[in-house]
Amino acid sequence: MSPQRSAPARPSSLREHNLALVLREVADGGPVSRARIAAATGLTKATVSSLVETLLEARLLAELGRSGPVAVGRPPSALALAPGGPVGIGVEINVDYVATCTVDLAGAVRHREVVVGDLRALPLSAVLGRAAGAVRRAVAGAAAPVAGVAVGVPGLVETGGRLVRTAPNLGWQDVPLLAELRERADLPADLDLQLDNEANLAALGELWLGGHEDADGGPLADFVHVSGEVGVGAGVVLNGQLLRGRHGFAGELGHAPVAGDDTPCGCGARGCLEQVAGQDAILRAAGLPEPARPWPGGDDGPAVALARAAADGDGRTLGALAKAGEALGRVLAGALNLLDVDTVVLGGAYARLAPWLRPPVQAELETRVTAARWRPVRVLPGRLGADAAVRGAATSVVRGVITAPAGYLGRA
Amino acid sequence: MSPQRSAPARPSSLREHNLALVLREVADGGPVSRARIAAATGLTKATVSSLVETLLEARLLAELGRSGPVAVGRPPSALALAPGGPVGIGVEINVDYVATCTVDLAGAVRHREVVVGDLRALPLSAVLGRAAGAVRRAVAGAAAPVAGVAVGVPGLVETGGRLVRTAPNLGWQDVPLLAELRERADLPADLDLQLDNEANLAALGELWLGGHEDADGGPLADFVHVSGEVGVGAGVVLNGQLLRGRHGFAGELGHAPVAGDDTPCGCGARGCLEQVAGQDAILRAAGLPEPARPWPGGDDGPAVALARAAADGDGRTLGALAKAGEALGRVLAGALNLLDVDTVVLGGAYARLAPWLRPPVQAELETRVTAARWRPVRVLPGRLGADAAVRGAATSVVRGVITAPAGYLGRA
DNA sequence: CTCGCTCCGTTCGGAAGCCGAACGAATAGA
DNA sequence: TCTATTCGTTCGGCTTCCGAACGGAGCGAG
Repeated sequence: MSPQRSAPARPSSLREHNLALVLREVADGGPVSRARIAAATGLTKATVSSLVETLLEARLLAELGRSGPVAVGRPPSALALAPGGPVGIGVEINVDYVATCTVDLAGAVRHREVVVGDLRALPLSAVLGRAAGAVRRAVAGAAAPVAGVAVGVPGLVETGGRLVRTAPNLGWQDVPLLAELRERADLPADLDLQLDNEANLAALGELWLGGHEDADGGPLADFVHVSGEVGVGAGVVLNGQLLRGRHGFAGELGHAPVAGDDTPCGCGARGCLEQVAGQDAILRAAGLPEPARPWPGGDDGPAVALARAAADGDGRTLGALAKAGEALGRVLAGALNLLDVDTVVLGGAYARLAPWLRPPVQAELETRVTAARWRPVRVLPGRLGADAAVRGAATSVVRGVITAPAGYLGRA
Repeated sequence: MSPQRSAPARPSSLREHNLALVLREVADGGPVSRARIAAATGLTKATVSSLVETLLEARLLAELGRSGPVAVGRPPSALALAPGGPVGIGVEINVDYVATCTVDLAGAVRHREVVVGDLRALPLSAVLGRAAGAVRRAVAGAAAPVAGVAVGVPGLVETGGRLVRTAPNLGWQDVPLLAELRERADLPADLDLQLDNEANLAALGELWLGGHEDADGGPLADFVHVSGEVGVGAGVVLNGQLLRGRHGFAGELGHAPVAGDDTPCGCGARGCLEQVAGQDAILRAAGLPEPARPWPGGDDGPAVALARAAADGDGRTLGALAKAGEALGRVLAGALNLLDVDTVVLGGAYARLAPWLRPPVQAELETRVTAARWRPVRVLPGRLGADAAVRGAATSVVRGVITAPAGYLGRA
C-alpha cells in the first residue's frame, strides 16, 4: 500500500538507531555526560555506556574529562563530538567561482577556498578541471578522515543522481559531474560523493547553521528559503527536512507568473517572477550597469551595487526593489499557503537587499497568507550570505554521519 | 540538531516494525503464504511464522487454507486480512449532509449512510447532535471491533488537534468537535478519534482507493488533489504521504491571486482563484441559478447543473469553465513547480466537470511547468466522486492499524 | 581526617527478538 | 511406494536492551 518498501529490522538495526540517537543528543546539546544522555533519550545508563564506547572507538565522540566542580556527587565525564573525527567537504560550482569548504563534526569551518573566474567563458573540461583541483586540495588538506564530498551546482539535479540534468547559467546539459570529479581528482572509489542543487544546499545551510529561531523560540525548522542569484531559487524546509520532491526538482519558483508583467522569459512564457525579481532584472530596472564579471559569489556583485544605490536613495533602484519585493511577496504567499509555512528566509543576494525587499514582501504576505491571522508571517534575512551553499553542502556530509553513524562505521 | 526527537529503540520496537512489515505485505499483495512474505520482506521464515502467529491471535490476519493445487511441493496456506478484523469509521460533516462510512481492513465499504440537510440553517448543537447520531449508529451497526473514528470537516484543523479552528461554510469557530462527539455519541474513552480537513481526506481517499497509476505504471504516490466545493481545496500527496504542514493547514490554494481578475474575495484580497474557479463562481459566471439546497454531497448539486449545461453546449457555461480551468491551471502550475509533482487529480465537483476543465488545465500546465520537458504533466479525474472524503477518513483509520499494528494490539 | 551522601558509570544476569539450519509435513509425479 | 519439492515449525545461538546492584569520585559535616 505504501509505495516505499522498508527493510526488515534486525537486532543490529536497533543499535544503528540508538547510536544515531546518542550521537545526535551530543551534537544537539553540546558536551553531555552519559547519565544525561540516558535521561534525555530514555535509554538505560548501561545501554548508553555501551553505545558511547562504540562511538568513542569510531572516533566520533571524545571524552572531555571533567568540566567543572559544580555539583555534588561523582562528577560526570563530558562527551563531545570528536575534534579529530571525520570532516565533510562541500563544493560549490557557480557561474563566477568554485568554492570549497571543509567542516568538522560540529559544523565548524576548518578550511575554505574560493577560486574566482567567469566559468561561462571556459569549456566544460576546464571547469571540471578547476573543480577537481579544488576538491583535491581540500581532500589533501584535511587533517582528518573525509566522510564525503557534497557538490552543489546551480541547476537541476535528479534525486540521488550523479548527473546534472541542466545548468542553464553554466551552459551544462547532462553532465556526469560526480564521475568526472572522482576521476579527475583521483578520489578513492569508496569515498561518498553527493550532488545537489545549490539552492537546496543553501536552505540547508541556513537550517543548520543560520541559528534562526521559530516563532516559539525553538530552532527554526519550517521555512522557505529564497535566493536571488541569476534566477530565483527556493529551498523548502519542512519539519527540519528539505523537500526534494519526486525527482529532486522541488523549489522551482522563478517561473511563477506575476500579474502586470509581460516581459518574455527564457523559459518561453511571459511575466515570470524571474523577469521582475531576478538579480539581473532588478539591475536592469534600476538602470544600473552590470558589474564586471566575474564577481565572487555575490559578495561583490550586483547585489552590492544595488544596495549602494538604494542606500544613496536612488529613485529608480528603490522603485525596482519595491516592485521586485512585491512580486516576490505575492509568489511566496502562494507557497506559504500551500505548504503551511510561516517563515521566509531571504538568502543569497536577497539577504543583502533585505532592508529594501523585506517591507514589501512582508506586506504582501500579511494580506495574502490566509493563516496569517493565527500565526504571523515572518521574513528573515539569511545569515550565511554567499557561504550558505558551500557550508550547507559540507555540513550535509557530517549530518549524514551523525544521523546514520552505522553507515560511517561500516566504511571506516 | 533535528528538531524532532525520536524514541529509543528497544527489542520490542523491532517486533513492532516487523509486524507492520508483514501486515503491509499482506495488505498490498493480497493473499500470500508465509514463505512468500519471507522472501518479499527479507525476514526469515521462522520470524515470519512467529509474527504471523501474533497477527492471527490479534485477529488482524486470517488463514484462508490452501488456494489452488497449482505447483509442486507442499501447498502454501494463504494469509489474508481478517474479514472479522477491526473496521474504521469515517465521518464527513459538510454543508449539505453528514455522511458516515465503515470500511474493513481491506478498505472495502461495509456500511454507508448519508443524512442530507442544510446544516448552515441549524444551530451548532443540532449539527453536533446529527453527527453524533450518525456516529452512534455506525458504531452500533459495526459487527466488528471499531479501531477508530476519523472525522472530516470543511475547514482548518490543527495537526493532531481536537479543535476545528474555523469552518467558514458551516459558520464554525473553535469547535472542540471530537470532545463533543465523544460525549454526545457516548463513545468509550479509549476509542481513537481523529479530526482532519475534508480536502486532505479526499486526497488520501484517491491515494489509497482511487487506483491511479504513476507515469511508470506503479501506484500513484505523488500528486496534488484539487477539489472544487464551495471553495477550492487542495490535498498534497508526496511519496505516498499527505503533506500536512506544521499546523495542518497545508494545501490552501483558493486564495492564490489570479491575473486579470479583480473580484473582491471574502478573504479581503482581490482576484483570488476561488472567485474564478470556485463552484459558486463558475455557476455565477455561467449565469445559472444556484440549485436548491441542500444537495447531497455534490452528486446532485451545482456540478451536475453545470455539466448538463456544458454538455448542451451552452456558451456562457463553456466560457466560464474554460476560464476557470485556465486560472486553475496557472495556480496549479505554481504548485507543481514548487513541489516537483507531475500529476493533478481533479476531485470533488471538478471530477464531474473534468471533460471541460481538463483541456485548459493541461494546456496551462504544459506551458508553465518547468520540468514538463522531462516528464509530462498529467491531469486525472478523481474516481471516488463525492465519497472520497468519507472513504478516505474511514480508510485512514484502518491504514493506521496496518502501519502500526502494535498500537492496536496494545489497546485491544 | 574520616564518614556519609550523592551522583556517575560499569558489571552481570535475564528477557526479547532475529537468524540459520535442521526437521517434519504435504503434495505431485515417477 | 518412493522421491523431489516446497512449506512451515522447532531449536540453539547471537545480538541487543533492561533492571538492579555495585564500585568510584568528589563534597561537606562532624
